[in-house]
This record gives sequence, structure tokens and C-alpha cells, in this order.
Amino acid sequence: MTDEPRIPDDDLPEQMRVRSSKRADMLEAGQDPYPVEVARTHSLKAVREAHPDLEPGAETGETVTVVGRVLFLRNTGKLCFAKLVEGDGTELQAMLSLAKVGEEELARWKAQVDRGDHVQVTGEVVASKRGELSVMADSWQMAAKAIRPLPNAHGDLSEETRVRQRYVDLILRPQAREMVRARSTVLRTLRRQFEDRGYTEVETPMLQLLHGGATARPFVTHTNALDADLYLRIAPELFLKRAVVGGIERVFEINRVFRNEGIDSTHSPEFAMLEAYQAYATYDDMAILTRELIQECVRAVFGSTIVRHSDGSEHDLGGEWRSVTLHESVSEAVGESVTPDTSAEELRKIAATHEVALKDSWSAGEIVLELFEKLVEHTLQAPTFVRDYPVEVRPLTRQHRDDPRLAEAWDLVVFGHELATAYSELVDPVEQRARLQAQSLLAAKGDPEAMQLDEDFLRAMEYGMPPTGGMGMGVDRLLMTLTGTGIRETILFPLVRQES
RNA sequence: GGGCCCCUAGCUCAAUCGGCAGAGCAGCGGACUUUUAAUCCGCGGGUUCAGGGUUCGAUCCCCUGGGGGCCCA
Repeated sequence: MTDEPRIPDDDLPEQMRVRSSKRADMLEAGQDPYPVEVARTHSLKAVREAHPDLEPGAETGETVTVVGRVLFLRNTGKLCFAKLVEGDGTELQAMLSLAKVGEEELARWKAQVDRGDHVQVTGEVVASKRGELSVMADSWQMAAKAIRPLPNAHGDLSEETRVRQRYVDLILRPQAREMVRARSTVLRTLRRQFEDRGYTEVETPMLQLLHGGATARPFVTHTNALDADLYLRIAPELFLKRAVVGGIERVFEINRVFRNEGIDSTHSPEFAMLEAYQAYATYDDMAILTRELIQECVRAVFGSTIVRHSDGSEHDLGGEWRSVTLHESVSEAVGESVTPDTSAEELRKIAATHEVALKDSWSAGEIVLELFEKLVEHTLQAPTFVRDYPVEVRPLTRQHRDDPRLAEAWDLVVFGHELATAYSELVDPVEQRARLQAQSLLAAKGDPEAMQLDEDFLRAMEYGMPPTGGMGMGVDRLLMTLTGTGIRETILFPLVRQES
């Protein structure tokens, strides 16, 4: 190697200049730093599995060709070590000795290979004197030259770098790779569970002329063909119900929904939503379904019903889960009986005792919900179905069969956060119309979160929707629950502000 | 939307009261045939996020803007 830089000095940091000039040196010497095809006979994992416990210094006589990214380099005078890593995180050491590859090839290795490069090594499977399984090279070749230095492998990457440069996070942090696999496992498991239960997966419109099915602020876009504004969906609900009307009696969808709201460690503007509807089922049936789905996901990811969080804590999500009514849970927390008969006046006294601030306009039901959210929800660590909400806080849900002041709805709370929700769906088209009209009046008054009146949805309901149980669960929330991390950890490439 | 904290070498971070901008890893040159964050000797590497202000002097204090994090609503 000469001292002359092959690339003119520009604004590149020193280490990129060095690597770039190594690339140029290779090209000049007729060696391809990016060969189109690189042979390999064994994955690193295959070599490891074939030789689980070689004695230190062992020689197998078996020759393999492996490829991998260089994670560490330790070069001594006549013997070089490199720790190679492949996509699943399997590591294997490559060794290059003067005796095996010769002076020229050893020198070329030292001159050309940097940490972060992909290399191909052909040689005998051996164990080093310290017992490290290795490939003792007869020959080597650059598989892909990296010109940007890999960050320090020992300190933690900053939160920002992890999110903005997820590829680096994936290279360096096994937990980042595990999260990608856990997500894939969860999606696969959910789909398999639904398939086993006779469900049909459908895809409903993401671009909608009317937004509905939830109360949230939508993203707005425009179609030139129709010269009309379109909304990115905030929920698939109204289309899935149309499918149920049409006779798809067990139907689910797992896909993205979009909400034009805050972005923080628990909220992403786009996230994966699971919704499932089952004709002739109730919210009780959906509770069983939801518990089984989640428990299967835990088993698929962790091999048992015990979830392990990134902080090392373990929590058993197995067995039956607790179920309480909203009023029971609030009664427990405040130490006195709260029922649907408790007046707003009495509830206000209780709230004052527990220093929960209320709005003057709130009804008894709204106050009970506020007491729950402020005093109870964060205390519910073990999975708990909280059920039978006042109708005024679940305006689109069927009335409770035993008490018309309540709605047949539950929220599943795990580790202090809502994970899933379900209803015995409202299927009376006249009642449905009345409630949607009330919502559309709010929208007309400028509430951007209120639902618009979807006449086509109402028309479908008028043809007769069977009694139906419906369930919704955030897939990202499920991942957060399983792993004990924030939402941006569970999303591979979360939205981040443009770098300046 | 409100409050607090952060932005310095490729990465992670120091820099006392406002007084020559540093360390570890990484890099470069040299030594080393069994390393495990190798070791030893030597060397280089900076628009201290950007712009403005105060000051003899600003990484540090003030203002504006950008980016990130945490808490609250």
C-alpha cells in the first residue's frame, strides 16, 4: 500500500477515506471489492452445529467455504483472527496464518480488511488453542467492502442512532434482531390461530371516502381521478362488519391503521391493528379467543407462558385471566361500593377524596371511567378483563342484556395498559343509525375525531347483521407487552423526523 | 400543547469558576503464530448542531432556530 491517498481529500471523515482508498486499491489491482457471486458451502450456523464441541487445537480435516461480516479483527504478526457474524447472529472465527495462506495473502488481508467488511473464507474447520471453533483459511476473498466504519460494539448506541439507522442496530444488537423475529412469530401465530378456528383473513380499504370505526383524527389525502379527498383509515371495523353481513361469519384483518395524533414512546402514527368478528358470538367468546391468541403468541415467542422483559423480569401469562366489572374494580380502589346506581353527586365526592379532577359536564358513567383510568388501570399488572362499561362511554356498543345502562364491552389490561378491547356488537340498524347520526352532528360541529355518517354501512346493517362478537388488538401493543419495550422498538423502521 | 434534560472525534462520553478541547473503543505506522473488547511502542483525527449576542476570551452564560430524550396534559 502506498502513502498516497487514491481519493482526493474531501469532507469525508478519516476512516471513510481510508476504507474508500482500500476499495480503490482493490479495483486498481484487478480485485473486485463487490463480486457478483460469492460461493459458500456452509452457513456459520451449519459449521457450529456440525462441530458442537471440538477439543482445543483439534483439526477436523473438513474444508468449508463460509461468508460473514467481520465483527472483530485481531491481527498479530503471522496469525490473524476475525470474528465473523451472519444474519441470524451466529458467530464463527476465521483464522489466517502465514503458514497456510502465505506472505502475500496475509499481507493483503491486513491491508484490505476492515471491521464491517463481508468476507469469504475457505479452509479447514479447526479449534484454536483456546478452544474457539474456527475456519483456518487456505484462501480468502472480499465479499463486500464496507466504506463506513461500524460503531463501537461495546458501548450502547444512542436511542436516536438505533432508530434512525436500524440497519446498524440490527448488525450490533441481538435484541434488535430478536424483536424482528418476535414480531414475525407473533403475526404468524395469530394467523395460524385464526386459521385453526375457521376464520377468513380479508383486506379492507385503507383509502376511504369516509372515516369511521373509531374516534381518532385521520390523515387526509386526495384522489385526482375522483377529485375527492380521501382518508387513510383509522380502523377497519365498518368494512369487516359489512363482510359479516355478507356471510363471512368469522373474519379478521391484520394490517396498518393510521392516526394523525401524537408520536411518542407509546404512540406511532401508523401501527398494526388486529380486528376479528365472529357471528353468533358474544364478548365472552371474544375474551376466550383473545386470551388463547395471546397465550399462543407468548408460547411461540418464549416457549412457555412466561414472558421475559428486557429488564430481566418474568411474568406468567398462563391460565385463566381475572375478569371484573368496571364498577367492581373502581369499588376496590376507592374502598366503597360503586355501582351503576351510584349518583354523579356521590361519585364526585369520591373523586374529591382521591384527588381526581373532573369536568363539570361529566355524567356518572364518565366519572366512573375517569376514576378507573386514574386510580385502577395502572395498578392492573396481571391480565384483567375489565367489563360492562356505562353506555355513555361506549356509544357504539350494544346495551347489556341485564342492565340497559351498561354496554357489553371489555378492555383487556396488562401491565397497566390497555391491550385489547371487545364488544357484543350493536346490530340493530335503527339504533346504529341514531348513534352514528349523533356522532356526525359532532363532526359537523367541528370535532375532528368524531365519525362521519356512513350511509353505505347503515344500508348493510339494514339487510340484517347476525349477533356478533368483535375484538380489536394493537399488534405493536402486544409486542410491547411481550417484550416490555416502547412502540418504536417493536416497529422496524418507525417514522422519524428528517435529519437536518 | 406545557415543563425539564441533552446535542463535543467514526461510536460512547469527559472538559472544575468563562481561560491551550480530552479519554476509551475505532483509525494510521511499527512489533508480535492462538487472540476473545488481544497486548506493547508511536501518531493522526474536531464547523464543540446552526445562527446571533455578552466578554479581552464562550463547549461553558444569554437569545433564536434545528434535532433527540423524559415527564405532564
